[in-house]
Amino acid sequence: MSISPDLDAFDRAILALLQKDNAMPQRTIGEAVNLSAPAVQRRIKRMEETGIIRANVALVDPAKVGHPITIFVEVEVESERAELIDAAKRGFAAVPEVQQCYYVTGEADFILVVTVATMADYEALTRRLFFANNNVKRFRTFVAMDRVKVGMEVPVGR
Amino acid sequence: MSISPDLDAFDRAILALLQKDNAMPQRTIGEAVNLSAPAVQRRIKRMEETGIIRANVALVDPAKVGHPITIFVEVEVESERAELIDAAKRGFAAVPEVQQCYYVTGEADFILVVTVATMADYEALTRRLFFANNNVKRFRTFVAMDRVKVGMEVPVGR
DNA sequence: GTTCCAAACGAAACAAACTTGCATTTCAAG
DNA sequence: CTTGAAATGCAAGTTTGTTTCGTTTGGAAC
Repeated sequence: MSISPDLDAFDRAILALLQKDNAMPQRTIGEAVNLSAPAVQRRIKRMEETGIIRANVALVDPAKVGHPITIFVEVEVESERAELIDAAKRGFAAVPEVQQCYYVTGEADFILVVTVATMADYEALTRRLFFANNNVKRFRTFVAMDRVKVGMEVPVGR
Repeated sequence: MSISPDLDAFDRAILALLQKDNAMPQRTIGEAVNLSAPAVQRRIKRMEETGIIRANVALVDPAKVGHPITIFVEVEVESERAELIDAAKRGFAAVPEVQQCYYVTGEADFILVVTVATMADYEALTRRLFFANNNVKRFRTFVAMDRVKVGMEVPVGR
């Protein structure tokens, strides 16, 4: 990846705020971190250009848009041949219900975070994604009873 | 939670856009969904008030702010007594490095997503969080080699 | 079918926020 | 002490967000 010019205390303070609320006016941010609004704006722009800020998005409550069920899936594959792994990555990533997908070490090869409306939908998904895939050896399902903490926030403290 | 007035096609279209980029001007959104800017603005405000939109945040690249390692942890507890579970939830949620925490059914009780700078940091974290906690029976670690798909996006299509 | 009401809409005026230009400051290197 | 690159703050200019207001739409009651 591109080199990341190291962040100073201002950048980190700004990032900490933006990760909680990126609708906050730059003037307000400026007051919070002791900088003028244009200075804040230039720093944000730079961090967006360098990819430190990957995106600006709205977080929606899954339950309120008809996806009350969150499920973790550990997937174990038959073969770890590179092209098969890549195919699996692309296949998982292409599914909207697969919110997150990680290729991991340990007793599983992939871990997926899935969001669905009903268990019937999940069952249908497993059929499409796992049973219909020769390279999937087995998978284990964990249904979330409580989403204790969710988000994508990364600590930036010093 | 509060009842969610069902969303129409406009709301869903707006949500789909905002989940990808909430910095997009309301005028542009309006053109995309065939609505005036004020109409878009009113719908967004309503969805924020009803909690459909939980937050507006910036997504930062963990690697570029010094947290190149993402780890999944399955935690199994000794006792599932309600107050102990609640204590565990609060304990995990309070840790900045614990980016996500779910209370789940299945062969584990909790699944955590952890982000750290080094494996030494993770080792220190396990000591604080698991070994020092009498109620943690065992835990299993999965280190992410590839963050194939990340985010909090929820499908809103119809 | 008509009336009525509530909800949502768009156009335009208005307010707030973002963005740019520019002179100044800062700070490290020479 | 001087210099130059980088960052800053102020103020003007531009874009975007927000409110107002009159109109339209879609039902429900009659």
